Amino acid sequence: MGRPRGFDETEVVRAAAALFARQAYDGVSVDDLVAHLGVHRNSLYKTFGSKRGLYMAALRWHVDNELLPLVTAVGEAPDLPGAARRALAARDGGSPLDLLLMAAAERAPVDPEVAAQVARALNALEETLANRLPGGSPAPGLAHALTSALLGLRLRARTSPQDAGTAGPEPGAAPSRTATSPSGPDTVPSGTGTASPGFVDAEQAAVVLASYFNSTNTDISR
Amino acid sequence: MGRPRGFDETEVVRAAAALFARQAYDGVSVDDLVAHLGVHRNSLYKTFGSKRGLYMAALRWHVDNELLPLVTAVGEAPDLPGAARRALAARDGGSPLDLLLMAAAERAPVDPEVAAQVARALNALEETLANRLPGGSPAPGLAHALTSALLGLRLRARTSPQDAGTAGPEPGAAPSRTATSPSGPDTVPSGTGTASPGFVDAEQAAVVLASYFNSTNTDISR
DNA sequence: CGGGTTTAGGAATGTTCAGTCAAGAACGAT
DNA sequence: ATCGTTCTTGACTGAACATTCCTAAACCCG
Repeated sequence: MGRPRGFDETEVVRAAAALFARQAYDGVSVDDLVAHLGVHRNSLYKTFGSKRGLYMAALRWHVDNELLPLVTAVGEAPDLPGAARRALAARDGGSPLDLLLMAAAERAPVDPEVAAQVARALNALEETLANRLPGGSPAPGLAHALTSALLGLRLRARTSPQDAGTAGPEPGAAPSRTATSPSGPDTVPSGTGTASPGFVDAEQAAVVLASYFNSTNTDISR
Repeated sequence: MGRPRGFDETEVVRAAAALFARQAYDGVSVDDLVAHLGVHRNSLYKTFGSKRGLYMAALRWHVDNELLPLVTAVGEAPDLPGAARRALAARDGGSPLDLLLMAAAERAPVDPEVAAQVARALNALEETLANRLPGGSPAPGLAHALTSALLGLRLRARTSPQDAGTAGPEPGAAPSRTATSPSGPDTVPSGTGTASPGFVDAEQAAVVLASYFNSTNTDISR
């Protein structure tokens, strides 16, 4: 009974997750959501209650349908470096870790429900990594450290200008504004890109790190 | 000539950095800054030009006067685990890494100048760690991975409810609102705290990880 | 003491934000 | 067909936001 939905709820949640992953919670306005999701304001509020409601739905969905499957794939990797590579795999300049990353940095400290979802995903990954470590469970903190390392590597990969994931080269084409240092309504200059002295790929760094703890010895140790 | 400043610019920058470290850029309003810094609106705008101007000043100051000295201290640690411990040391529930963390997650992807400062700090830390690794420079990605691991460990430490750094226990005393799931102006429930199955301290995990790469062998290897 | 200059203070600006309202449109059931 | 229910639509609301204006105060120099 009643008029049928004009949108696919799962599709909306997935698109919202993508937006929140790229721009964080505070970086996405309800207007942005309305514009990119093709759903009008009231439908969002009727369905999810609030911006935070949609965010939580997106986060939960992402943990259940992206992150936990990823963790499973990580657990089924042939060796630890392979597991690391799977964990950091990125398509279209985005990684499944991105939403988790932003949630952990921005929302978890002030929102216990977000913290719970973040913990759920991270603990699953940590447990899976612990099982792939040499001789059962060596030191209790090691899996924790490796999990955090993956997170940190993805964080650092996102740090470069634009978004630019692990994807191919993107020629520097910024919108280029004509703002001088102070004054003017809060804009951001365009140039000033800085590359690392010896550029290191996140995936490759993770593989190097993982190879030190591999039971199936993938020899990279000098 | 002219009326003298009623505030210490360095003090203001330091306080602003602390605020931005705890609540991120978008989480701090100019009103918040005015309230916590004891400086009035116009003085902030006269001195720093914009909210972003103040943020950049705070970030630069923090890199120069907190992070780079920390990197030096890390470089002078007796061994690699000691270096890791110094890097993650936290006082008053806050770490010098916090501002860097938030900058990297929230601002660096959309603000090249922020990205440059983040890169400056991270590259310094990475270089310092590389010099403490066994046999000169083993694999190029290892220092990169360890740097990212420290970042990720701090990120994860911040994830728990409240802010709570490495500081002592804080009984769960949240304001407790009476909001039900949807509706009501976008509030956040209070309960729902989730601890890790086997709780691991960030510092201790970093030490475990670092001990695997120590030249001065601090034996913790299973 | 009186110009010149710089800061302080408080009130205002226009914009953007999350969230709401009231009317209409599309369906199942009767 | 008509009723009740559910979804859609676009305009609307009040609060919060970053930024600016204007007037008064405090200082240095002559």
